Amino acid sequence: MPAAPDDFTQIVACLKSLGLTKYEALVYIALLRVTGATATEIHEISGVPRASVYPVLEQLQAKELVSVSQSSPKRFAALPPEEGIGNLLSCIQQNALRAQEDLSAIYEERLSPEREEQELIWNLYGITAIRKKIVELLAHTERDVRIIAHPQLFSEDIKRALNHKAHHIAVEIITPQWDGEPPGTMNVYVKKTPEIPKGLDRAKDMMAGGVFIFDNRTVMVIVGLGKEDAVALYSESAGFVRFFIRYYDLIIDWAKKPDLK
Amino acid sequence: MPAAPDDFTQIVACLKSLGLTKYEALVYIALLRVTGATATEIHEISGVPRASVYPVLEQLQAKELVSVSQSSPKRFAALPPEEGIGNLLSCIQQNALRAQEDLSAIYEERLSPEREEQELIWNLYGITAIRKKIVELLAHTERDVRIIAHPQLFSEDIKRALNHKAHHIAVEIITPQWDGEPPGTMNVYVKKTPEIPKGLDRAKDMMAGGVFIFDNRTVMVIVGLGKEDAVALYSESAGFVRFFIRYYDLIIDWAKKPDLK
DNA sequence: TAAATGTTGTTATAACTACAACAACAAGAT
DNA sequence: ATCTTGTTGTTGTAGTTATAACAACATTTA
Repeated sequence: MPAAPDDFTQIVACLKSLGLTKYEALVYIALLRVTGATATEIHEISGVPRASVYPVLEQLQAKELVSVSQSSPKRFAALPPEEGIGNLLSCIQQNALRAQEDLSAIYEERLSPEREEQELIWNLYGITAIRKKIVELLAHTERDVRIIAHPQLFSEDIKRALNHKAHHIAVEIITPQWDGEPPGTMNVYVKKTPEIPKGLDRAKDMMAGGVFIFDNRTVMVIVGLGKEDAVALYSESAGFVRFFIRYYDLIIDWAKKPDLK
Repeated sequence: MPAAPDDFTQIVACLKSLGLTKYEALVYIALLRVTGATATEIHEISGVPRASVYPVLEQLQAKELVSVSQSSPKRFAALPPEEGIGNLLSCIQQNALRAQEDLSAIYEERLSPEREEQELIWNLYGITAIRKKIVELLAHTERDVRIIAHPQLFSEDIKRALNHKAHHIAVEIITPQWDGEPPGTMNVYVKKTPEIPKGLDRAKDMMAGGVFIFDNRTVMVIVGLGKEDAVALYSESAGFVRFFIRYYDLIIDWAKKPDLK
């Protein structure tokens, strides 16, 4: 009687991303729970149809996750997960390395059709992708960076890049709160967000994300800081940049005024 | 005109193991070759059907591999491969870690049905799995190890384990050739393979792999050293063990004789 | 013989692949 | 202005492959 689903859905999902199928994952898990088993026992423990167990076990042998006995009926045993998973992962890592090398080569040699890509406004999804882009833009900045942003946005990576850059270029930051070490050579204006300048209704929304101005030339606007629903726009488009510089100037004036309260 | 297949099959295969589909890989590669492109241009560069390009680009955005412009027509650009691939890989690594933790927990708590698994003869496929098993068996050995094996079999891992163990237990090795540092505390008999004892026809075949005897209790026999077609048998079965101990004794007698040539 | 094992098929389902067709839109021509 | 023409983005519909699920049969073991 095929029993005990036991809910390994989480682990199965993880194993799938390592290239296993659902059945392969279930059988492997089942084998880890005992010291050894026949095909039929595996079927009972894992819930995988008995007839499907055989081909699946072949796959797992090929992937070096199980060993087989000579006996009749054959008995199967799982190799320790440290080795099994380690094996799978190192294969993938190897592939990733190869891909990265090959693709980086392609990326460096890429043709630049003489289009004015800089007039475009680009979208970026996902908070990690956004943070990485910020670090990248920061690395190419030559004169100054001006920032209005929610503190959540400043990952360790970004803070490190900022601290590093602050030695060479001007860094100006407006934020409702600054965590961590005192901002050495940077100008950081800490202003509570509740009442940003009058008349700018959408200003508060903006503050939920951030505005980054690099060299007065490239602007990145981030909206939404939820887990993965963050969106960023960035552009070198003149109009786009001008709009946000003006916006920034407005805020900085207000920020520089001494707190009246 | 969709052109230039350009044979990225290798890279595509690598990217597939990172969880991308063929189309996703092709589109990503295509985007890396230019600074930006419209859906139609991507179709032309990559050879992916134009209608398929749109959903594929959505997938890639979700995987944080490309960014999109606001313009009409939309333009797409690839994020640098170091970041893109790095992202994918770190996700997988995270999953692998979680899986390994969960599975190790299961593995430790596994039920031991009181069966005599030790009477079975087990098969193991793949040279890396075999080498790892050897290291594992070595770790649990308490008195002595006796080995007849082809030098190819001794990976760095195994040599290290042997050198380490040699301080506590007796290690005896017969091999036609010994590479690397002189075998400190181990007894190594180097004997050319060509004419092993008389009358044992299959002996030569055996020497193409190896025989490991752990504590006179567990025996592992390896046959075939090809890339991935290596097979090992191991067992604690009394008959199996006795057979190979007798075989070993035969060889060791011959090996200890001074070279007559 | 009966039960369990191992093998071989067939079917279903889902995902990926591939292509055809359509509406919306813009640019240019008459 | 209207009518082409071509492009873009969307939708739908098959073909293909891999996985999933089950049924049936031959073989072994007791």
